[in-house]
Amino acid sequence: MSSETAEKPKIPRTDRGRRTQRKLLDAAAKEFGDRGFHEASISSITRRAGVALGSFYTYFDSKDAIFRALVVDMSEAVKTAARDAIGTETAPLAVERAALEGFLRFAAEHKEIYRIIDEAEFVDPASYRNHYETIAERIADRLAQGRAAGAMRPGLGEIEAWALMGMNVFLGLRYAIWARDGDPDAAKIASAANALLAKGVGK
Amino acid sequence: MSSETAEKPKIPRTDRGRRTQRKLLDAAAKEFGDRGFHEASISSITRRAGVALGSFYTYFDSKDAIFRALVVDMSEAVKTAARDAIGTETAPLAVERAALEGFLRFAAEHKEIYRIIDEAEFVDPASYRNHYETIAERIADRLAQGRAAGAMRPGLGEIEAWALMGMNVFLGLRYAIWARDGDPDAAKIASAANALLAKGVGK
DNA sequence: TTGAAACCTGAACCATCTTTCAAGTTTTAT
DNA sequence: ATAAAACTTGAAAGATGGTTCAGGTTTCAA
Repeated sequence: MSSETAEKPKIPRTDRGRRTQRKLLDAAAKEFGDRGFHEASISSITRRAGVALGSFYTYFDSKDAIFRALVVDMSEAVKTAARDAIGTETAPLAVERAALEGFLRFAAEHKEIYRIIDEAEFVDPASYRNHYETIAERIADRLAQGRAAGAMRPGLGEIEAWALMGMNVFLGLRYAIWARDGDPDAAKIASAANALLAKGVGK
Repeated sequence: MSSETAEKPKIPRTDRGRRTQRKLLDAAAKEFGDRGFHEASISSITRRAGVALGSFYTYFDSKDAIFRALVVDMSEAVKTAARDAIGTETAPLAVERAALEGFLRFAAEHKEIYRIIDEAEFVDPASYRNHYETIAERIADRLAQGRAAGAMRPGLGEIEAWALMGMNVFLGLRYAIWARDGDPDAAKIASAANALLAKGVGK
């Protein structure tokens, strides 16, 4: 809650300790994903982890602290997923298509991650902001590269990066998190978004 | 919390009652906007409203109930703002530009509304979903009109509507809610987004 | 082997609200 | 004018669940 959180490491010193801390982190991901931050309870987390209630405080200072740790972890995971999906693509538009398709698949497989990052807006605003600002910067870099490669027009900057990111996030919300029967698959969605990106809605 | 919320109207029968209910709603908008749903307290809401704690339950069944009432109100307000901003525009691309510019200005003036709707994802998921689905439908309708008017290409549908909505929402987050000194103004942002929409990023 | 450090345990503490309620006040309608 | 209905009040009941703690167990290093 407070901004001057001491943020003591609380690093386990033995293997047993590291195992327990990991069990808590994994259990917390499920618990927060299933019930959201405020509905989640420490006792339920420790129950899922198969650990006594008191042990929680050996590894985390508070409910907030474990949530923050989780957000950092998962923000990393999302970025890694996008990077991996890009793989060896080099053509600027193909890169964007691959990144979106990878993101959509990843979101569908990890709905809890999506939800936890979203809820960070309220529980840990600094991390939330940092998450999106970092991604926006990466996108802006890719746009600059696209321009340098002669595949994209000049004048693309932060505004376009945020627009593109928002597009991707909302397509993930609608087609990965809120997927319905009969929805187009990730490849189709990425194609449609890519066409929009390439030529807009004009004739 | 439960899905079968009785949802009793609790409509005031006198002027005094209507005044008090409105005071509570206004105070709640501020309180939820400032502190978020879970940090907010009923006693703080009644204190802001200048009303006794117990009076709250004359008008609302629970903390959840007043939040839900607020989300519905504000979802309406956002849509009205966009519609008003469109005004008399008729050219499809000009309509989108006006809608975004209006939304950006509205968001900057009403940061609490933005936050309350976002938090509905966790407190009142049904309303949250309904909010975005309704907006997406409107955008899809506008795209269809653009096509009919011959100003937009064929093949624009739900996917493009969600993409466009995501674009607008994230531009609002970055440039209205997280505005920084030196940021471009709403007109500039709407222009850049409109160019993206019109011709994409290609050369 | 042995002492210290690390780790584990779960009952109890405690702080924080939401919600209820019985009693008083104001408004409305007759 | 008067009684019923609507509204107001704030103390206290009730629930929840985060956090602490004193005592026990396991691991590590010498």
